[in-house]
Amino acid sequence: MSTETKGKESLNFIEQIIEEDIASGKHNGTVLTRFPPEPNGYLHIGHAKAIVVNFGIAQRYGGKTNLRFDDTNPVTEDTEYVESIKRDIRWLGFDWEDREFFASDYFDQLYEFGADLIKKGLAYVDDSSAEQIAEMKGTPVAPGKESPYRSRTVEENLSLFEGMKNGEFEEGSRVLRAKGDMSSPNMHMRDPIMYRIKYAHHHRTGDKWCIYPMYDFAHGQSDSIEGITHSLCSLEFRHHRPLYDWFIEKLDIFPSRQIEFARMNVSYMITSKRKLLKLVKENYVSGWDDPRMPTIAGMRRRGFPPAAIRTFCERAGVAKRDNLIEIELLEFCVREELNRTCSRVMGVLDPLKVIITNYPEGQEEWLEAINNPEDESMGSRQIPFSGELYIEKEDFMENPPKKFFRLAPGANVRLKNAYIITCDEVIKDENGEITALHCRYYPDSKSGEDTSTVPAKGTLHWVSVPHAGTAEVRRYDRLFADPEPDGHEDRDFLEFFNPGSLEVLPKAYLEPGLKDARAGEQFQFMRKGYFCVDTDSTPGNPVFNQTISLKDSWAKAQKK
RNA sequence: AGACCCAUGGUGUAAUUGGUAACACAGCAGAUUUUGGUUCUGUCAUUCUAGGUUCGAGUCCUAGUGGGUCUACCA
Repeated sequence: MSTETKGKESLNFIEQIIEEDIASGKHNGTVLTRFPPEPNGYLHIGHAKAIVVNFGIAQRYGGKTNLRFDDTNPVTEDTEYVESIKRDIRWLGFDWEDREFFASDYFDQLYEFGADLIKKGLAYVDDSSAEQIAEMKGTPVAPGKESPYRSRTVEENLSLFEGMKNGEFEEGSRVLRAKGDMSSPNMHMRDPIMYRIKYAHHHRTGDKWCIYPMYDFAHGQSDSIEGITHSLCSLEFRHHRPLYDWFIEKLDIFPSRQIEFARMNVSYMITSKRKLLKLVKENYVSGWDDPRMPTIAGMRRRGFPPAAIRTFCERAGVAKRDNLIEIELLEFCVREELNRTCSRVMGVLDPLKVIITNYPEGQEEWLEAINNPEDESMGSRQIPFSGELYIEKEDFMENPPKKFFRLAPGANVRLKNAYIITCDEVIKDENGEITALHCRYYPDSKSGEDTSTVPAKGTLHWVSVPHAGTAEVRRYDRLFADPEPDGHEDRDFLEFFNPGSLEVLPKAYLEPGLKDARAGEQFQFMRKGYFCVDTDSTPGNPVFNQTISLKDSWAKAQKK
């Protein structure tokens, strides 16, 4: 991984804060951030951004990043997700070393914190129902009312809180609340709930607890316990910050600081957990790792390199305003990475047979092909040529438009790494469908030693019929037809589902070397795009995913 | 309705903290090319509006407008 030195030019606002802190000697110049996923779902592109920001910023300032699972709600969380989350973070290229924590590790400490606040007269047990509490809460424009249980004595609160812990009360019958300010314009300061009773099995603490802390009484305290210096989160937690600070101040513990930044939105993608789940549950996609999904697992299977995702998140930047990053930037980063790293190979997705009429019957020859013109060190390989080839159906037109410089009756083209050919005859079946092309080749036009002087404007990819291997190829388009599928109040996001987002080509023809390709391997199919071997591949039946097409300025020009 | 946050090209992020708008993507035009790929060049902005402070404002102040967030025993 490249260590991106930020230099002096252009710091984002978080980096500015950190540099000021370092300059002033705060925390002795230490930087410790954290990535705090809740283990109740799969990571997606939005999490990737949070990961890159948290790990990236710490790295930049010689700091570290903790991984902490925010597992304070046992009814929604599960260990199953812990493993997938860890795998995804590692795959993205980040390492939390031995700093793997769980908010549940702190349940004992958190309970003590709760008791401490009671003793300080800053927390009380409330017997009100959820409905009553909601009603007493007031609204943003109307102050709330204080609970009738607010004035209990410290002793009573302490014993009630202990009773809650010991399972003496029914679920939902009591909560522990902080004594905030029921008339605060900030709803989160109106006696926020710290603990609730839940008789639920926790994925780590089992049945030890029947009371669980709320986010506001777990997250900041966990940060503080770990000595997190900069707790980076998304904008919607802005209103929680006064509470975050209040608990730390009243508890008199390590002063972690919360800093909010805008989460990243990407056009044509959704990141709502609920909506993603719906796509899976209702079989719009094949699973959480469907290559069309914006999940890390999906992007991995699609063939997006982790480095490309990292660069993408970095280029998207960090700020406080709402944003919608164009998916084209992600695509650019993916192509940029793949262009550098992928071997070029030839594969014909939609075949049209070409017979070289003047090529000696039964002859074959092996031609040299450069693996990657961007990287000489990747070397070259030999590919077979014969008198019977496949070319791409779209590379031939019987009545071509003006600037078409592919194959047409009487036209010449260069076959990549091979010879120049001229199309002499179009063979059709009884329905008038083109079944083959009869072409002539120029023996002295061989790539690298061309003395023919035959003019050829275009270059086509091809595959030798007798040597070709076959594969299933899956091509993907955007999952949604709208740049902001969940941005319409009046339309459901599913209305924008793109039914053409998956196209399966059962039989594509590939150069023979691809027979041994292993799952995960990536290639550029010349003139088509980047492809990776899917995990659905079986011996002898490879499956390729199209990660992304090559830019196609000809196709673009045709649309106009 | 209240409180809080935000406002710079089509998109996103910058602007040495008050000194005359930069970078990337996208678009458009062109050059190179045995991938219509890559690469290269050129081109694309009344900094939301109106006032004010200042020699000087994208940066500061005031008002307005627009967008977002907040009223879960979720995180």
